[in-house]
Amino acid sequence: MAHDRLDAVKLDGAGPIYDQIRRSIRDLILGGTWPPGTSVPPEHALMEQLGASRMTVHRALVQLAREGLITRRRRSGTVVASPPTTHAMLDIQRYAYEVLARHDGRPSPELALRFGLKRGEKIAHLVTLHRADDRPHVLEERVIHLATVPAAAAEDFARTPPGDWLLQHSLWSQAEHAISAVPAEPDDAALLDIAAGEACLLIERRTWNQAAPVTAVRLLYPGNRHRFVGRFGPYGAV
Amino acid sequence: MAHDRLDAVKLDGAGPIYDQIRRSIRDLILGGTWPPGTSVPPEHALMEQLGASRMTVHRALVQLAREGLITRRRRSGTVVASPPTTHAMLDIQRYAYEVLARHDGRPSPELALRFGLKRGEKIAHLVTLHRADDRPHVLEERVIHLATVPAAAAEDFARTPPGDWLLQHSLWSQAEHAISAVPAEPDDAALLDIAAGEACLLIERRTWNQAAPVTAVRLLYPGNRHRFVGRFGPYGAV
DNA sequence: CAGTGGTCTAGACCACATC
DNA sequence: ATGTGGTCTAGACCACTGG
Repeated sequence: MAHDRLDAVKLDGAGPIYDQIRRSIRDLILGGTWPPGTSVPPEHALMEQLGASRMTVHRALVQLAREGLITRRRRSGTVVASPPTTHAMLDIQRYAYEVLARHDGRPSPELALRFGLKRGEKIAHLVTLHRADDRPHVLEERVIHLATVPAAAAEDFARTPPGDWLLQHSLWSQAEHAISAVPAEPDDAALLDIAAGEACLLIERRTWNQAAPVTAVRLLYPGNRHRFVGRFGPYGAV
Repeated sequence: MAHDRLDAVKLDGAGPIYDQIRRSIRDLILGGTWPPGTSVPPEHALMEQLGASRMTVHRALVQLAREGLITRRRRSGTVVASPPTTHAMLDIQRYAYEVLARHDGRPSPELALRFGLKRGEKIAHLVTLHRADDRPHVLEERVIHLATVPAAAAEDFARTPPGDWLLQHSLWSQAEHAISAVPAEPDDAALLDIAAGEACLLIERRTWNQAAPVTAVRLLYPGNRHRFVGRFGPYGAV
């Protein structure tokens, strides 16, 4: 009920009040206490609960909205946002994917090296191939940290690709991306239906929730069929 | 003098007051009226000049600081920020570069196609090679729009690479990046000292100031020697 | 010390969307 | 009609830091 949600927001005395409010609500969202769609108490309620002025509460909520964690509308109020839709499959007519390999357990030394894992850690290791319009689209090799996402152990990913599934069933607060160009290894080339050594775009992404590692993935896009486009303002900012 | 700078900030009646102030100052910076290092009038002066409350002025300045256009420090005040340093040459011991080709004038049809230029437009077309630690580092092909940056016609780029020069001598408000992996063309491969067909990372960037095109560049990084790393928060935001 | 920005309050009016 | 967020004011106190 709403009273529970109001009580859940707390000040910890560290730093400015607006930032204490922002962090408190952010943690409730990233910690899963407030899943997407949960309605956030209105400003006047938070104001009374916390003994802060409305401008201060407003400031915290505006910042959370700018970070994409909540969406706000007049009259209908503030709700926890849903993660963004994963695929921009605008041009794709047919989409299919299959799990090529899966192994759960402790990582082998070379796997640990490739994904920066600790030795004893329990992980799920998946290799999946995504097809679009009947052509290989991307080869995905992924590690899921089972200590952070235990539910992944019971999921076979037969219907939902691991990336989509993780968006639904886990939370993340930070990610690191690396982009490079690599020649296709013979095995990978065969799967992607290209010549060995052909130029591929490799995107490596690692995500964490707070300090806990969630997943690490290597996405290999064949040839120069793919372009990734971004728009920016001056000095790299929006 | 300070009085001039204060008079230059104006309200246009469109939208919230804080946004009018923000856009007015932003335009003074991006238009070159306030070059980097210019001191921005303090909040109380803007407040009196514009008849706005301090919170409203503050809000505009905070947003400009978040966008990286100004830097603010207590006591010493607010100044227009300098563009970020161009190279992260932390690991690079020796850096060198040379201009391989240059041609000014109207673009050929295929050049117009490659860089998305209009036919009659006057441009400078440059090919330069950058070396780091005595190895080819990146091959740069660039077009500079002389209508937007006329001073580029008189610059030979013998000492300063065009990217650095443009940061000093032009302004931009928006950029579009595209990243892809491509095999090296034979000519490019020879210049980069790699085998033809080897995987290269291609970064294409086009920049504008307001609506005017400034420059377009294709940066070809050899092999998989390079990685581009970025960190992000949830949902792509900071 | 004094000037600057950083934060905060207790109000107020308005715009907007749903009820 | 009413509840919600969006904006704005006129003050206030504080933190920091350069003269």
